[in-house]
Amino acid sequence: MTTEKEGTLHSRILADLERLILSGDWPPGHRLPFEVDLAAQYGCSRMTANKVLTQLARAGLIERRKKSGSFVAQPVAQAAVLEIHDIEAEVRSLNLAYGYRLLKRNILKAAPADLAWPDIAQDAPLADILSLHMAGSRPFCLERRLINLQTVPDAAHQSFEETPSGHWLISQVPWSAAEHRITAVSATAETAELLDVPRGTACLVVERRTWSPDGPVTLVRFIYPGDRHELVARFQPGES
Amino acid sequence: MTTEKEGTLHSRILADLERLILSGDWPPGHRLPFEVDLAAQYGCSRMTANKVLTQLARAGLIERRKKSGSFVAQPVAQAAVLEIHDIEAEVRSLNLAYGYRLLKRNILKAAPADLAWPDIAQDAPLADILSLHMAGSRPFCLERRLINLQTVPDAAHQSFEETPSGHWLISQVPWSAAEHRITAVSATAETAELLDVPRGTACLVVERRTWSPDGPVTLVRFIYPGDRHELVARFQPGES
DNA sequence: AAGTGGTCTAGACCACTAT
DNA sequence: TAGTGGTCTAGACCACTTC
Repeated sequence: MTTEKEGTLHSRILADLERLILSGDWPPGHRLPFEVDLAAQYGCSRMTANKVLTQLARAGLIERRKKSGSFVAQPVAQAAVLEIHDIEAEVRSLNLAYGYRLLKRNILKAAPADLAWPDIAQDAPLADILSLHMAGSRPFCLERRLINLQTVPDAAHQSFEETPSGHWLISQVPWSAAEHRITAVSATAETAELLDVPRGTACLVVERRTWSPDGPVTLVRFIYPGDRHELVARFQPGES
Repeated sequence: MTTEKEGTLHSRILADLERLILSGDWPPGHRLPFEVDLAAQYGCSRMTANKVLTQLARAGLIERRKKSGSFVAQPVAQAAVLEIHDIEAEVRSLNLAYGYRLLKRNILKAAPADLAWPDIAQDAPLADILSLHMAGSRPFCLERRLINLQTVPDAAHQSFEETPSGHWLISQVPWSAAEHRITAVSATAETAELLDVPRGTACLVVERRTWSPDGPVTLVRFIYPGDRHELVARFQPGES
């Protein structure tokens, strides 16, 4: 119970619980204290405890079940912004077979020249992974990923030959903040060859940076053939 | 006071107020009843009224000011998904002069062959507007817009020679739902000429469909040179 | 059947700010 | 300085769900 002195009571409780969840101390599936117990712990009324838990539930961090209690939810961070990026699920939703191929994997002692990552030091140790996601027999998406080994040291010992690094990462780093950058580029010769499209084809580039409470985690760049992909984001005001 | 019988008390009040705001009956800037008055109107406690107004504020539909009251907010629907699309603000934020040029404007009696709009009937009357947004002396973004004249009949009498249709629309249709589609294409000959880029340049295409409570409002397609534009979306779990 | 979350109340005190 | 939103309480009843 850290209970700093800033802010309102329920925002302090909220911050405490968020930290416990985001840090992984309370992993997905962990049961939170009941409302009455939480109220007793913090010496507040049940209404205040309820407000905190309701807010956590609305933010998607916990799931509440009557008679059972409140539980830390499974991480689905990026889905909330753009409903993409579980590439396997995306491919399968098109009724195509999903395939994964590791193309390259290096351990670097400094940031590569061709992919800037402003969040971390120039000499930070990194894993550098290039892989290809397939839909049926056709290339679907080219993935280039840097992983910060200071934040996720175990990544150095993973080969990523069978498991996409994204899947492995999400099991390691339970929750995170993310930022997406979306732009369009013409396929370079190398990209075109790997994606099996004509050189110069317009491609959609999605770059995502991810943070955990411990620091920057990963920078990943997805390149999709523009004619084979579309991002969709919906918005309804007032749904909160 | 519609006060249907479904759901909880505060969700009924919420639905009432949402309808008044989304329909435009309470336009942006309109002052809502004070918490005490709202509580009296619905015969509930102030806590319940507060919960409703707090929720509306968090959803961005209203803005609350101490001592003054609560006011319907300016519509900023699309900003909540991707922080773009007030192109003028975007250009000015780059410290460039903003310019606008109307290229074409037609009234159609049916959907055009080259731009599908699945939400509306094939023979719906439409305004079809092509315009160019400039940053300094260079083209910044090409805009092609269809407006549903059944939902927004006044658009038929607007020339859009001086005012971008987006600005005018937002003043007419107070709130809306939106859906974005983002993809990449190679510039066609016509697009390349208008944007002053080489033919075949990778371009970022953002297509937005907008609805009001009365029905589909507009379909707009923005085409940006890929090297001159980038979409950014941030996400922090737990911020609600 | 018991325990949990969901909701609501009537009242209170405080902080901020527009007047 | 008075009015408004922001927050909190102690208690209550209900509905649902698992035990």
